[in-house]
Amino acid sequence: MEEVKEFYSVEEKKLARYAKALSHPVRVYICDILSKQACCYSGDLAEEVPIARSTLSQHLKELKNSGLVQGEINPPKIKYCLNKENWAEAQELFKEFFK
Amino acid sequence: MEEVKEFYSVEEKKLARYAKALSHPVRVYICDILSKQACCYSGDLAEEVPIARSTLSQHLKELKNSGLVQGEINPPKIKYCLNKENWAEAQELFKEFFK
DNA sequence: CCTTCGTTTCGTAATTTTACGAAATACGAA
DNA sequence: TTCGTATTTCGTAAAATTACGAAACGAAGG
Repeated sequence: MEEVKEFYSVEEKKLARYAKALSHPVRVYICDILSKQACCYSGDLAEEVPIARSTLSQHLKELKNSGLVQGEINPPKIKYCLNKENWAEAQELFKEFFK
Repeated sequence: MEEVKEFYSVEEKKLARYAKALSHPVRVYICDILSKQACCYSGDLAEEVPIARSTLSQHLKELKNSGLVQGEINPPKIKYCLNKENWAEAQELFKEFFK
């Protein structure tokens, strides 16, 4: 009868997803930058961060998948910015969680 | 000369560690319970949560390693509680991070 | 001492994450 | 069109995570 019944709440799953996106220092670092200054390019990050560009690209992809970050194509560069809506959602989820 | 220089800040690494601890729904769920009611036993959780006891034990271990949760031995049971100090630290880190 | 209870550790397997360099892609400029 | 720049995708490998059941453990009770 497939009566598995969704065990975790939507909020718990969302929080876990956002937490997962922030579970690596380089991704926290990227978000730190994006939350302080408006946006930045993958290449700008690559010059700063001590990892290969392809690896950086993977981390950016994960941040995009989580919803926290979005990329705007601005050829030949790609500008990354916070997704403000989801950022606010994550902020609220963590705030509620910790109180 | 090993001049690798620690790239990420202490805060970034700490936040990533706490985020990692919260990157699985069952661990978020456990913290939710512990933050609402004082403490609880592994067995109490095991009855609720749809995973094997050994797996639950692993998740509790991870939460302990992250510092968010502590276990008090109270034979033959083990009482798990939030570690209030680290919980407050995590709360502050996320608060700063999101603002 | 032997058993039971609550819990963790061990052994193992499947999956995911993290990382890199090479190759591919997309666009603008020469 | 060919070249150079910016970036991602592919192929791959190593390590970590997640999960389970079986076995081990420590304390209390018979």
